Amino acid sequence: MNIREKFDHFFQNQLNREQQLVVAPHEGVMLVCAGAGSGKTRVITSRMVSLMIHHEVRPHSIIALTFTNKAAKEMKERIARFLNNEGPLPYVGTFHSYCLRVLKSNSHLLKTPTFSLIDESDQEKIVRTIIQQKGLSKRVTPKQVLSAISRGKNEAINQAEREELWGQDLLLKEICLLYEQHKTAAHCLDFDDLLLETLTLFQKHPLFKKIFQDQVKHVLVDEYQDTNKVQHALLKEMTQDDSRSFILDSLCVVGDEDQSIYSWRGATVSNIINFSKDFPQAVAITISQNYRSVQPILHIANEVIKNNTYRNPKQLFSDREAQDRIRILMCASGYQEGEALAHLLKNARSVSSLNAHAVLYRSHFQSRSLEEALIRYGIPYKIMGGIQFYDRLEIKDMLAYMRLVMNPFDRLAFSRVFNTPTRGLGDKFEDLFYATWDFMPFSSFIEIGNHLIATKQLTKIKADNLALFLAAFEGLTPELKPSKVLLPLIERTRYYTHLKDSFEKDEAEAKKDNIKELINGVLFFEERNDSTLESFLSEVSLLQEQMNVNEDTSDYVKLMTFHAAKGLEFDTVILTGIEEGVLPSSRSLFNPESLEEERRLMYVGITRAKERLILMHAKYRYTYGQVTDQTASRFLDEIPEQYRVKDDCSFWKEHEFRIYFNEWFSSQKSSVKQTGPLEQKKNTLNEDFRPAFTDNEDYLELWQRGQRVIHKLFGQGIIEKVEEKSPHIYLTIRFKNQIKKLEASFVTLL
DNA sequence: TGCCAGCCGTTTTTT
DNA sequence: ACGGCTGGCA
Ligand SMILES: Nc1ncnc2c1ncn2[C@@H]1O[C@H](COP(=O)(O)OP(=O)(O)OP(=O)(O)O)[C@@H](O)[C@H]1O
Repeated sequence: MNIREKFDHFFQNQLNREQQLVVAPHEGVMLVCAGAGSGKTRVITSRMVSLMIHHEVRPHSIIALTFTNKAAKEMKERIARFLNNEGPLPYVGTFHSYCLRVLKSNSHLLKTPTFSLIDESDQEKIVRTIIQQKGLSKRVTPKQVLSAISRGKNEAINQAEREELWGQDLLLKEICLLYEQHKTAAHCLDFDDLLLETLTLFQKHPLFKKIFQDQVKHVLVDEYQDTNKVQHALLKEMTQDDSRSFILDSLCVVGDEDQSIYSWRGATVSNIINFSKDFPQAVAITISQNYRSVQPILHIANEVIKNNTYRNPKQLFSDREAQDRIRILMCASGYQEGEALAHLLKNARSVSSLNAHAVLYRSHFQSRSLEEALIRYGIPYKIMGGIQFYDRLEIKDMLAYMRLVMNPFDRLAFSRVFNTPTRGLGDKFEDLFYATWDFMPFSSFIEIGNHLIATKQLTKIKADNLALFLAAFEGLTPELKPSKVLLPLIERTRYYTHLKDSFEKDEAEAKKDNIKELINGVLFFEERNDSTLESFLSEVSLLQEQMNVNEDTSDYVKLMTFHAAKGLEFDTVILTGIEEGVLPSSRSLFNPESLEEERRLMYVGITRAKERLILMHAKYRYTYGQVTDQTASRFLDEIPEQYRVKDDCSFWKEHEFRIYFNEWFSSQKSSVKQTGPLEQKKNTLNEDFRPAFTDNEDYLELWQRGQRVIHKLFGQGIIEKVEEKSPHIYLTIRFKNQIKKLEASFVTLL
């Protein structure tokens, strides 16, 4: 089958009529508003492929915007698979990363053509400095200011709106202004600036806009319910001319108001609800079939979300019948919740892989007790999100050094490292340095440093140490490959020695390992052709998670927040801490709107599950180091009675848990779907070899989950998981006595 | 400038 | 409970 036939086959068999309506056309503005698991993301992916295959649209005329980098990565992999990994792909990324790219390639239009991207801690550092300088520490806290800045930049699209938002709080206004000045002086942009500066580019530079619109003809956006005002304005700029008429070939936006969970970050559902105001020609399409979850799970999700008032009711059905797929467990404590989780997974492991499971929680702190339990029971796990690789002290130090090479005006980076490793340079020195810098704003930190040394403004020791610090940068330029910058810097600053001196042995070792990981990441990055220092720093500043150097092939459970689970799906989902004050969070209890957002979180959590759902809550847990009694979440009561299968496991030990979970997991292993030849094949399989769960993944693949294969040594087995890392395909196969991961060529299909 | 003791806020969620 | 920040002291 060639690519086109393959796609046509997919189009006919794996997309329903509504999806086809959105995927097929070359032109038009389309808005897909549909519930969870209805195949919205599939629409986006297929539409891109359709544009390329059927309408011969060049990849670089298409851009797709996703909510997270991870979603972008998945989408790219999917498209690449459709296209047999041939040829260039369209741009797929987050709004932020797309904007960063635009800004970098149009840097001549910016106030500061080279800039560093600062994270929240850098932002806080600026704000603290301002508060200190102005002696305002008694009147405002950095937190307040940061939240005002963020609101101003997320909920308003221009200065006028911003001023209105801040109201008559002059102090706040002033600090925000100063914040902007500090940032510009350091040649830095924050996350929000990426969007705002790009917006400005469109508004102020007609030529730029024209070039953009000549090139980009098709825009697709996923998760539109969680975009903010700026993103909406940006989308309009990208797709409309000055008289606000749509002038690209197509725009396709998908979303689900019931899954809007980022209003705290400025996201507004009005973007999606009022979409047709700004795009009058938009054709609204809805999909009402859910392909992900079995009926009971979808049903309770629908019932729970019905309790929200600010929504358009919708019909969502699934034709995947099943019984007894939802269980609620009442645990004694947070500790025991961890125990229950560990027992559950221990038992689940004998019928399916850990990869098929996800554990969700409302906030990160809950992961701790769960994690400890998994460690006690030796269950491999991975915490997604949370304290990130690039947030680590030592990594930030290294990045700051690299930032200084790229952007020698980067005061934030300078502040971070001028005394790391310790060089006897402290606050006094910093004040002097910045005072000098303010007088000579066009000088780099090296020039300022040399100036201070030359004019003898420092004691001998300080001057010598400063000279040593500056010498570390000698010969390092932004044009070099990142490793050619990083390695000399580590060496010259004697950073490893510093780690040994300043930390306990284990901690120092761990930090050193992290830096080694960073080096690996850099080297991995350099395997690509456009690997400059600048592109490395850009990539890294938008990426939270560690770069995956070797494809992760092991079997582990994923732990993450409800937020981080958006857009994902798993066979079995375990929702933990379903308690008043946790979900809904204590901060939302007195505000009906926040409460509804919490309910949407619950909805998102439930609808991640394909086959099984476990909800857990505890009678007490430790909060702020104190025991607090907890009551079951109101959202549990919103689950229809007949599906509310509750058990009190407060007194259960290993034995009871085993009986309970064994019984549950062995009851009707898979839901039977009536569609497609593959499903039928699965059902004829020998019972022993039957995979625990069915799956409706990609039809296109030769290797399918659930297929029977034979291996010379291990005998017959069932494919549990297919992973592609071109040009190889790796199969996780359950053989009679073991699970193995093999390259596909080692086995033969039966 | 560097170190330590005690204090304070933390537990929403992320690009 | 605990980590990070502040302010006083060496
Ligand atoms: N027409 C279809 N036939 C069969 N399966 C489908 C179809 N469309 C989508 N699916 C499958 O349904 C599941 C959900 O699809 P997808 O992730 O695209 O939904 P979504 O609407 O983006 O969900 P959510 O909003 O919850 O993130 C996926 O496993 C996908 O492969």
